[in-house]
Amino acid sequence: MGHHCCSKQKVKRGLWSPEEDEKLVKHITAHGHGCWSSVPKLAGLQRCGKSCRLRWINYLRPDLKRGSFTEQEERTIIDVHRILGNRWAQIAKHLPGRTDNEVKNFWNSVIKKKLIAQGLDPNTHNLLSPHQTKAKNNGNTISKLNSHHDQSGSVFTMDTSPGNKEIIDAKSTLSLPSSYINSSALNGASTIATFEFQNPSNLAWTDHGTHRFGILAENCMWGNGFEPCFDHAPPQQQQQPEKVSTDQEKVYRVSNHEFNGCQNAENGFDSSSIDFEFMDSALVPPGMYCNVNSMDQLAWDC
DNA sequence: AATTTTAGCAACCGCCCCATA
DNA sequence: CTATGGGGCGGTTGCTAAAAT
Repeated sequence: MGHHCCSKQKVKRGLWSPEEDEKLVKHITAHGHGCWSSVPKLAGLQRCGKSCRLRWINYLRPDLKRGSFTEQEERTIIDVHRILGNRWAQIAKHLPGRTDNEVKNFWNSVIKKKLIAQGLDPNTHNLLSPHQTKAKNNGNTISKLNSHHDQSGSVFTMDTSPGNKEIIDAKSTLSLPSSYINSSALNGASTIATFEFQNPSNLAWTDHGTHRFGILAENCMWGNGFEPCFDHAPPQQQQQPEKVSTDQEKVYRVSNHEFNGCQNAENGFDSSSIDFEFMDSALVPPGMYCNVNSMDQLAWDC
């Protein structure tokens, strides 16, 4: 029923007619949407504001891509989903011109089946086993990391081969795989590179200059003995990165200045992972490296 | 050709978060 | 402090077109 009591006969629901679409488009292009709840009245529509918003965002907006998903987009969805889970709106941000609803539908109707056909659990991206003991991961770093290690998928969109993982000794330097650096795959979208590490005591990274990139850390126990710190940067660049997320998500973005440094304050845990999220392929720094100072080993999943 | 089944997708529902009062 | 309402999100529904019988 209509949401609010007495507006019985006013509110239309269901599919939108071309006439309704036209009214909504005309109104929004002329006046913007402003407050959605007042849009239907102003646009002469017998709809609720939410319905108008949804129609605009998912279908009428001019910047939508439309058409079927490309291989590249599919790969990106799988990669990001592996890290973020069913956070469709977050995932859609990696796919310009696509909506969360579209991504969700594509996942449910296509990708899920493909993963299952490949013997992968679409929720965890791990191999399906007959005896799925898997209790839900209670936000515990270790179990997620371990599953990461045992069943890797590519986090780089160009490389779909099952994880060839390198274990790097302490005090070494990593470079991004050239397939990643040179790919045109990103094309304005962002992507995620994952660093996994065990027994970290001091991890530092830099982008070698002024390139812009961000960090996304999932299940990384930052704030619990491992906090990003940027005080190794030159003085004029010591500002803290903008924190753009909720506490549990730990997303930091740094724009246009060099930074480095990430130390764990105490001991506390023995493994974790950090994901670097590149916001724009044009700005992926070719010289980016990850410096491992005193860490037992570091696994690069690519 | 007619009917049933399935698949895909647009839209809805309820919940949550946040701003404002 | 609580109340209210808008916007955003994820899960789900239900309609339609395509595929199967």
